[in-house]
Amino acid sequence: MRFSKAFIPTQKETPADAIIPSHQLMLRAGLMRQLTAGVYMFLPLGQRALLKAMQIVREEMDAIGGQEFLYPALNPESLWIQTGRRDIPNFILSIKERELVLAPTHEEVVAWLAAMHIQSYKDLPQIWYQIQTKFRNEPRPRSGVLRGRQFIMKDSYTLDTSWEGLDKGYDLHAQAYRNIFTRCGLKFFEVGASSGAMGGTGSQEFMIESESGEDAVVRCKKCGYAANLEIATSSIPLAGRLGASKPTAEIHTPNVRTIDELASFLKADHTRLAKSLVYRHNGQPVLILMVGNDQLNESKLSAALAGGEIKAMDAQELKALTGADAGSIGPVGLRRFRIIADKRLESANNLIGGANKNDYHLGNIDMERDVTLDGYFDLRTIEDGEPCPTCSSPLKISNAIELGHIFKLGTKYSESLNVTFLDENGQVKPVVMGSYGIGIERIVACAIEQSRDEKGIIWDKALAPYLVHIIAVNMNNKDIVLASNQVYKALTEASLETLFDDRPNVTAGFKFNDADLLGMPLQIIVGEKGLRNNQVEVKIRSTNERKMVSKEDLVSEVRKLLAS
RNA sequence: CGGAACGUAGCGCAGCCCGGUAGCGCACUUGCUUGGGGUGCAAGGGGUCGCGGGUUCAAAUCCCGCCGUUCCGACCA
Repeated sequence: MRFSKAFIPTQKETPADAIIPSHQLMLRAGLMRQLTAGVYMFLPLGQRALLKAMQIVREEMDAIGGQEFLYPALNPESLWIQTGRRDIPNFILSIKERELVLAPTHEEVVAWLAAMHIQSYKDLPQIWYQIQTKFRNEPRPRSGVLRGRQFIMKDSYTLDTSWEGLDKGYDLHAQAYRNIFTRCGLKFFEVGASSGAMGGTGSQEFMIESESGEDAVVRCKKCGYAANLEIATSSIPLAGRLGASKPTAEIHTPNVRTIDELASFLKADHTRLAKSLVYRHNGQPVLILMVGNDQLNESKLSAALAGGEIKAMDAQELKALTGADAGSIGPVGLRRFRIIADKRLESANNLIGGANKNDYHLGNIDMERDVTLDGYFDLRTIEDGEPCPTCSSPLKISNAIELGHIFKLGTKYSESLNVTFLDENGQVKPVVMGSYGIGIERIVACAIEQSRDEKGIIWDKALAPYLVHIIAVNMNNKDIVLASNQVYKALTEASLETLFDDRPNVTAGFKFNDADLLGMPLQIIVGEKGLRNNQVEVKIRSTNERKMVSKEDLVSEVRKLLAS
């Protein structure tokens, strides 16, 4: 491609709305432009990178026996009502004029198709995938392409006769994903994850570590334990039983509101304090007991309550319901509340909690004796440095970007959409499904997050829009024009994707800076100095290494450098 | 959905407090210049000051409403 004829709107200045490096560089290098919040258009350079990512994904999906489909983005609303996902908050965007919705993912459509055509165990297993635009009603798009209202996703679905079959399809995907991200040049890791609104029994995420990430992940350096903070656990000690249980007693605690105030007022250890949090689950009041200052993890709470709508109760509502303020609520003698507790409180005694009476706390609470409990659940958010649940080494929490997510769905969708087959014995059984996603734009954005410098992008050759970037230093010099055109012709004929900066009246420095910003793996600088010896200069973007190469040897030298 | 900020030329911003000529840098056009790290000089083009209403002789500027965008939080398949 000749730069003089190309649409590559580079910008020297950083757009004010872009905060994270990949977003800034994708705009500055002319890869994309924002149309409206969470919606981007890809320009030719960006589109080339996306296509490369898609091609890698496609090859690896085909390699595990995947068959490529193209499902419709427009779906009948009724399909989503059937699975109960129409009303998930902030999920679906809909069409005003018809009873249609824009698909946020395609389990429903896949299940619909399978219900129609999968009849027998002989039709299974299947791996169906597509690369398609998804739409979601993101309340808050951000970080450029990392969280948009419209994005391209590779989504695949396995259909199996059994859970063992699902495990196989799941493992195939995990390996395919490792291949994909490795080929894209990404430094990634895997974590156990929450399956959230997708439902199902197990899931893993493929992440890259990044300050810009909106997920928090927990990892153990020593044993390799890795989990999303949403589900991560630690082997922090239980509160446990401390001596013999004493009779409960009210303690006057004037103006004590927070756990820290309570701890210092009573000179008590945090592990003896039972914090009460109040929520509504599907409208019903729930009291949640936590140790001291442990933070409630709402993902875990949602899992413990088996889904449904969860909302923290506000102070007014609480007062109306119990007659006490938030700092004084406790588990003993509280009516109309379902009570659950964090596992750390299991069988604990001699605890101090709210007395359901302002300015009073209740001492010597025994979980076994005094609390009518619906069960203990893991509900706390772990903190940096806590002991690993498997090897007790200190855990480390960091931010990460989710590139891919794989789910064992099971029969959730096949049951609600009646996807069944006849097994060897003529028995009707539900198809066992898995669902697997990769964000295509995220691959590109993560590649840039991981590989860049103060000058611009440093593309891996796997995703680079072009492999080679020729800079004709001075288009007023006939020798340079001639030589650079020869070089461009030779590389193009050798099927090496080449961008040729042939812009007249653009100074050398300007071209160098644009080339560094665009970040193609190799730059070939055609200038007077080299031509005197019939040579051109090859610069490796990633290392800034330069070498003079004769025009005759250039194609083979470029091939060699790209192969290494 | 809570909190905050911003909206003036393609981009980055000043002007607004204290009402009266719309400005700077980059980019763009033309000419000359330069030609190995965003050359220099000169002359130009480009704006319903987000939209609507109000106050006023007069509104980018003051007031009200709306819309949009971003950031923090909530949410996030």
